[in-house]
This record gives sequence, structure tokens and C-alpha cells, in this order.
Amino acid sequence: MSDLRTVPTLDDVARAAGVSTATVSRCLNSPERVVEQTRKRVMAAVEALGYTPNFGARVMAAKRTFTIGAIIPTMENAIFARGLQAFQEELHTRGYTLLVASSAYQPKIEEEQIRSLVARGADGLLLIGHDRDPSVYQYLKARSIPVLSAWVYLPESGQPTVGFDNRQSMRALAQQVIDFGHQKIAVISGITKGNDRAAARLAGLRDALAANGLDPKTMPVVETPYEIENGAVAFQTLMCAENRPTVVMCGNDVLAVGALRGARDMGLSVPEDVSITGFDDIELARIVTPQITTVHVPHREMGRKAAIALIDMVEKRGTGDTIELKSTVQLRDSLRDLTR
Amino acid sequence: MSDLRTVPTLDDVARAAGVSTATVSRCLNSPERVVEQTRKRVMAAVEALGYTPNFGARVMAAKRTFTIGAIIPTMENAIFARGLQAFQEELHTRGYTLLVASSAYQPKIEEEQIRSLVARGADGLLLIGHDRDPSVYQYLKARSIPVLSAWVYLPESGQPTVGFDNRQSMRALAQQVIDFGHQKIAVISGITKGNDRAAARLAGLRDALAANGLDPKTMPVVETPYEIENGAVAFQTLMCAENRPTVVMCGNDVLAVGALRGARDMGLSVPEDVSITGFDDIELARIVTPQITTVHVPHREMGRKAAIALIDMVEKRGTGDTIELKSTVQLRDSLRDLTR
DNA sequence: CTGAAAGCGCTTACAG
DNA sequence: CTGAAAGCGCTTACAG
Repeated sequence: MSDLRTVPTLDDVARAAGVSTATVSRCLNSPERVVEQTRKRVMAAVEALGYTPNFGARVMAAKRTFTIGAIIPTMENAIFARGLQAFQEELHTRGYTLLVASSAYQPKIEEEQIRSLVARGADGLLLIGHDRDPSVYQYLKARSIPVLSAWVYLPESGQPTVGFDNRQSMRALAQQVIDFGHQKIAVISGITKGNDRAAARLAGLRDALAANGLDPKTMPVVETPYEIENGAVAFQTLMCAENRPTVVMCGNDVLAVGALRGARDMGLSVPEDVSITGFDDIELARIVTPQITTVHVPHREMGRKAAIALIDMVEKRGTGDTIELKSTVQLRDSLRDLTR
Repeated sequence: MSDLRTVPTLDDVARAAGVSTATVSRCLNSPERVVEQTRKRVMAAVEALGYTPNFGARVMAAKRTFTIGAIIPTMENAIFARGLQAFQEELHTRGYTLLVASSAYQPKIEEEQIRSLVARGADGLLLIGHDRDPSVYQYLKARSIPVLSAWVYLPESGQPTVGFDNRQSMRALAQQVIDFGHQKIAVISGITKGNDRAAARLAGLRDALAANGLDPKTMPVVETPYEIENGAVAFQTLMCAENRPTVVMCGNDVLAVGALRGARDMGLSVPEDVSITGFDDIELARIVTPQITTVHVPHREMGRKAAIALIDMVEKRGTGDTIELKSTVQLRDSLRDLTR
């Protein structure tokens, strides 16, 4: 890891400053407990030697790493990028470092990554969604490692969550779609198995249909992984059915952009021939033509608040807040109002 | 970090197996040095107690963390996402974990992050680009921490790099643009200060002009941070000049997408009224309409090879390979051929 | 092949 | 406010 003859240790600093290692340690960790004169001398020595604490030793002695781990389903598209960036920024201002890993939406890989992050001493963990094997939570509990689930709001889960109500959010969007006169709704959903956000969004869609006297059972649904290409394929499948939908509602913006491309490839105009909606309001949704009607999610706020809540848990200031953020329906050109 | 009464230590295992801690350690780290009978007994105890080595202690004693740090300029847009994903996957298959941090394109923050990752025991570091304060490299060298610069190919730098030649790549694209009959070229560049990729791309552009008898000095250039919005604004600035360009060449796809939006907002058609080009070939470039002519970069290959090269350095199997990857000009609809 | 013991570089009660 | 010293949980020459 490092060259011993070159890298100064606490001892070197102590010697240079003419104090004990305990005092140097205090200067670094709780400076208010050291009188100014001593502190100045010590800090000068720290500066002069270019001292940086050895992480491993610190971890061992203090039983803390000031590292927070986050496992996100994917780094490939921008779904989590903005929220994670804000999460990181907030951690950084509070002296924590973020360790990121991704699970490729696979529970097994996620569990591996969790163990890996824990082994590396993560003081706390941010996970996306809440639906996972109970053994995972037991494992973390046994090691007293705080976990926060984000991108969901589940006050009844017994675990702290920071996010929004996926089901209600999608229901609200569907209500708007129905208010615009759409009756023939088809759906491109993410894979719902093992993904509570995808499942909740689909449920919200069905809620809206039922609430408006439409039969959720007759609604065509294609489930497919969140990839643009898959959205395009699914769209064409849905549009080739005998009873064409007037709107294709997608589980997220990535699928919606794919659907848009599918429409373009079929020579269909959006929204004249068919409407398309998304979810998340990532940058993509405003970049494509037509811009996509979607559910706006406060990514940056979510990331920031998640960081604050998790650090609170780590530092035992709280047992973990559950925070609800509000999503809003974001109307754009890809959704046609059939009533006018 | 963990509950002491709950988490077993090496000592517990040794006691349970009736051997010394040294033997347990060997069973875990170099099993071939322990006779099978003993090893079996020890592993049974490890299993029975659910023992996992303490990371901090291990780091301290062994001076290795099996952690690789990467600092990228931004997590917000997808520029680095795909390459980083591949980098991570390769590390993972080789037993390493990736620690990611971002610098917001600011040298000061990058230096902070480097120190933070080093303090956390990163065995090696991946950085983007190569142009930074020499003291950074000195710092890393003093600690014998291998560094690999990616997204650039600089055989003469004396440091290992894995990437492509930004200057040649942009020059090749510009040559194509000129071959298509464009003479009035305007540029939206990323901020070149502290960003060798941006600077090299701009230089490549000038190379191409000069090589074709055009005067690089008369080429309008706007430098702006890599944000879609900035691309739109810069585009409008350039198009409001008296001598309108026939093509706006952008430093990356993010700016190009912004330019496209700028054109849309001005009521200009692309490529009928003006052509636009990008760089990177991120997914965005194929999503927008028209699709963007750009330089294709082999992101995944670059990430994978960078991982392999860096691990080699960490494990002292090599002193660091410099690997050149090939970029290619990717022609799409946003560039008009004026010669036909 | 195995063990006793030193040492890795910190932090933190406990005294003073 | 400061110091001496124990201890964190491992790894690894050094013996045997």
C-alpha cells in the first residue's frame, strides 16, 4: 500500500511537534480538546511532514470508516446518476466518502456487493428500493450497520425510507391520461420481480383504471428490462395487436424513449397517432422530440435528504427518518389531449 | 462498525479449532502452506462461527485493500457511465472492489478525492485524462500507488494510459466534415483549461483546418462546461454571428444535443439549415432526432482494458501498459454532405 | 508444518 | 489540557 520509509506516521508527527501521539490524534479528531498553542504546533508538523492518517489503522482503532456504501441497480443509464451525485455531494460536505457498486438489477449480485461493502467497513448503506430477502436485513442488523432504502416511500415497512410513493405517482399520471380521454391504454413495464418500484408503478396504473370504470385485466402489459432497445421492441409488439392502444404508458423514461424510437421506426407520429408517457423525468425526457410527458421525481432532493438521514443513523442521532418526497405529473408534448 | 459480542475474530476461530491465529490466517490466505487435516478443522471452525476477516485489521497488517479507486469528472451525464461499468465488472471478476468519486471537473476537488481514496487504502487509482499538477503524481509515487490515466492515449507521457488519441480522432472527424464541403466551421468546445481531452480535440480541429488550407484563427470557438443547456446557448451565440457557419462541431455529444435543442428553439432544421457533430458516441447521440454524427469511442473495451492494466500494476506483474484504442468516425443524419 | 510474538498505525479510557 | 499505555484484529518473519 505504501512505502514505509516515505510515509510519515502519527509517531513522526508527535516527535516533530514534541507531544504524544494522543495529542496529535486529538488535534485531528477533536481539536477543541487541545489548547490552541499546542494545536498550532501540531498542525504545523502535520503540514510540514505531509501527514495523512493511515486508514486501516484508523478504522481498526476507531471502528469507523467514514465511508458510506451505495448499491444501485445500474450505472449505465442516467436514472440514478443525478440522485447519487447529490447524495455524494452531501456526504462529502459532511466528511464521508461514497463507495458505489452496481447490481445489474440482480438480487444475488446485490447481496455480494452488500457483503463486500460491509467487509470494507462501510459505516452505512444506501440501497434502492426495499424489497429484498429478509436475510439481507438480518445480516446487516447483526452487524449494526444502518441501511436506508431510497427511491421508495414505505412508512409501514419498519425500515427508514426516503423517497416517493411510486404507486400513487403512477396512478396520478394515469388519471391525467384518462382525463385526456384515453381509454385504450397499453403498458411497457420494467421487470416487476424483485423490483418494488416497477411493481408499484404497475399497480398504480391498475388502480387508476379500476377507479375510472376500466377493466385492468384487459390492459396489455409487456414487462422488459430497462433498456432503450427493449422499449422499442415492446412498443412494436403492443402496436401490432388488433386493438391498438391510443397511449403507451412506460415504466420509466428509458423505456419511453425506446417506445418513441419504435414509433419512429414504424412511421407513426407521436402524439398524433399514439401517445407515450414515461416516469422519472430524467434529462432524456426533455431531449427527445417530442418531449415526454412523465412523472417528475425530485432526484437531487432525494439524494441529499437520503445522505442526511443516513448519516444521522450512522452517528446515532436518530433511528432513521422516513421521508416522503412529492412527485408531480409533468405534461409535455408526447401525450395528446383527446378531449379537445 | 460492528457489535463486538456478535462478530467472531481470528482468535475465536483459532481457539475453536485448537490452533494458533497464525495457522488460521494461513488457511485463509495461503492454504497450500497448511496440511489438509489442520486446514479442514480450521475451515470447519470458520464456517461454524461465520467468521469474516476484519477489513481494517487486514489492511493494516497486509497493506492491501483489494480496492481500486476511480475519480471521474462527473456522474451526471452518461459520458463515463458505460466505461466505468465495464471497468467495475472486470475488477469484480478479479476480486477487487471499485470506489468511485467525482470531481465536478475541478482540479482542487479531484486532489481532495485522490487523497481521500488513498487514505482509504486504494491499491490503485484510475483517473480520467492526464493533465494535472505534478505534485499529484509525486504524492502518489511517494506512496507507491499505481495510477492509470484513461480516456487518453499519451505514449510519451511516461505514465501508463489506456485510451484513444483525442486529437487525431477529432481531426479525422473534421476531415470528413471538410470533405463534405463544409468551409465555415464553428466550434462549441468543453472548457480546455485543466482538461486535456477538450484541449486535444480543439487542437485536432485546428489541425484539420490548417491541413486543408483553411485558417484556424478565423474559426469561431465558444468554450463552455459540458451541459446540454450550455450547448444550446452557445449554439445560438454562434448562429447569431454575421457569417453563419454551415456546421457547428461540438466537443462532445452532450454539447451537440444542446446545440440541437438550440437549433430547434431557433426554428432551424438540422442538417438542412446547419449541420451539427458531437464526440463520444454515447447513447444520447442515437436517441435524438436527427441522430448525431460523432466520434465513436470504445467505452466498454476501454474500461475493461484499463481494469486489467491497473490490476497488473497493483500486483506488480507489470509497470503499466499503455494501450491505444481506436476511435472511428460515426456518420449519422446531423451532418449534411454539401457536395451532393 | 505450526506457534509465539512482534508489529502494523491508530484511538481512547484512565490518570494526573 | 496532556501523556503513558492498552488494545483494535490481523499478518508474517523467525524459530523449531
